[in-house]
Amino acid sequence: MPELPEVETVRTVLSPFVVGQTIAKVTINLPKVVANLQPATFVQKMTEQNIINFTRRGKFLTLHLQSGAFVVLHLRMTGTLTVEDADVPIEKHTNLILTFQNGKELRFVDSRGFGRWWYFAPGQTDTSGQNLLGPEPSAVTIKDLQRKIATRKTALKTLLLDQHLIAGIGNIYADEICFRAGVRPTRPGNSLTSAELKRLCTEISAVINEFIQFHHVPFAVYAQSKGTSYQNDTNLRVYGRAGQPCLKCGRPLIGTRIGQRSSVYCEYCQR
DNA sequence: ATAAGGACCTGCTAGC
DNA sequence: TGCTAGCAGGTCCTTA
Repeated sequence: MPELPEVETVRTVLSPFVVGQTIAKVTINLPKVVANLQPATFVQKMTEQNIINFTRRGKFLTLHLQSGAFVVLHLRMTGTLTVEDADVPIEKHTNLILTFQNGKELRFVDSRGFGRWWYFAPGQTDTSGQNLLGPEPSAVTIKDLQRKIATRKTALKTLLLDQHLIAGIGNIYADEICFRAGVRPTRPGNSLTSAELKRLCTEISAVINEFIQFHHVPFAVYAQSKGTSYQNDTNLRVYGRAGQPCLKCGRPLIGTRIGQRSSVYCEYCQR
């Protein structure tokens, strides 16, 4: 259930095993995993292609092929990517496999089946939704927030989760950002003072960058956890801690729902 | 334009 | 022990 820092971990850890590889075989076990082509067409387009780069934008990943074609993928809630030797038994819900000429495989395992892959020919318009994303958290400016948050009466948390406004923030880090900025996630966007917007701007970038660092693990650790080494993060200050003491003031944290999503905040430290 | 709600799915767990 | 309701870190679609 990855947000930007987890997706970035997937990219950095797997890059050395993916970039430079040639695809010998493509296996699709869940046809709808390919969003914009028939499975057979996807297989035909991908076979024999050489991967020259592996990039991330928001929560999307892109495999760039030597031909100029590119493959976009999104892990959604439960998607994971691993690299295994081809003789390692196939796990349940392995929905797509790229087998490389060197005998290794890039495996996409996704129990809920929400994750999607798209293939785009050289120069073809990317319709995955990737080009509708707002700026990366590290690039967000006060001006962005004045324009996109300060003008809206929607709850701050809901705005932070809107990928069109800022790319890559999910349910965990939205709560963490609000806590660090000292602002309740329930606040209407247009109620934030300029001082609060400034703190928010700082923390959007800082929180995401810190968790990218926390999650960076050696390949062996990543592989052992089957691509979920970021789970049960001890650095989280509010997410998953409803009812437990606030780490700043000791008062019990409030658990609630905002826009259908579970949310946690401190009534005292966040105003 | 904006919000609320359902839909897409399987798996885990708390509670009876 | 076994069943079930409820929930899960994402996004898109329909409706009002």
